[in-house]
Amino acid sequence: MKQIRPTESELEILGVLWEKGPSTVREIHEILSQTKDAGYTTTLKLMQIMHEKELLQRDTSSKTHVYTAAISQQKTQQQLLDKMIDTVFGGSASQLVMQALGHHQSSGEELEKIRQYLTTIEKQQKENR
Amino acid sequence: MKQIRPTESELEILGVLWEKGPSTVREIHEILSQTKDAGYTTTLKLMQIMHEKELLQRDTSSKTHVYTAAISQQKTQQQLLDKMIDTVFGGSASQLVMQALGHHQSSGEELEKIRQYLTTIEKQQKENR
DNA sequence: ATTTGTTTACGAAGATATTCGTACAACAAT
DNA sequence: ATTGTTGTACGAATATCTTCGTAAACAAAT
Repeated sequence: MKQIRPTESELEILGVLWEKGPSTVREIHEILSQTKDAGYTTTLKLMQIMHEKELLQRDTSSKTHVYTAAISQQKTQQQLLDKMIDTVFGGSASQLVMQALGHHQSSGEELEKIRQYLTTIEKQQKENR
Repeated sequence: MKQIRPTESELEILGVLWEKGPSTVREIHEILSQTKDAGYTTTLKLMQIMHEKELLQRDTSSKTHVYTAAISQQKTQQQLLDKMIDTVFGGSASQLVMQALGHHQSSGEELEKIRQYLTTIEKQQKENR
């Protein structure tokens, strides 16, 4: 499998694209500059490089180019999770799960969803025995 | 709170130290070289730098220095998780949890632990109402 | 047509991370 | 004492990431 390793800044840009869908450099930059402090051309350059690396696709049909994430959020999540579990959580996914649940406020609704999900997994495990 | 930002290589070293406890450069290097391809002095240099950054402590009383992680696994986990949830999972911890559970084989025992943990959290939420 | 504002392209500087060669110190075995 | 082994210190090369200045293309407004 092809290992993708977006940098920190690249992840921020991907995050916006995943949430808002296809966007221009300006739109991305507007959002990023709310929490971060970088010039417009910095964002532009980053996105151009990401396009070279094939992390982003772009539509150049009009003067103002429109960028799209070229890697899925799911796949990226999985890959980063795997690495994190491996190096930081000593290989234990459930360790990570508990740490995540402990610190972040999750609504009762969300907790219920997770509980159901656990049941599904357990059922699967029994079937595959 | 002081933000700690170990690099990728630094995390690998920390990972070993967390698991095995205080270790020499050679011991770390032996383990890392199983999965990675770097010279001994590279590992040494990295650990020296980490010591300067105060990511590691070291005991220089004998010729062969012994290194210890100076930041806790817990705290590091939390910090990396927070950032990851924020940028990659659109702020949803439970999204991360389900993704983690879905792909990693967790034993029934571990799943049971998580279930209990859910109960604990739900109880806490009720009390704090 | 000229000015003004917005955009891309490009190059290069600055910052940070990674890698390793070389020198030198400590020590053990001969 | 000499030799071989193992360790640390240090500097420098390389790679990678981040930042931004400047120029050129283009369109809209005057």
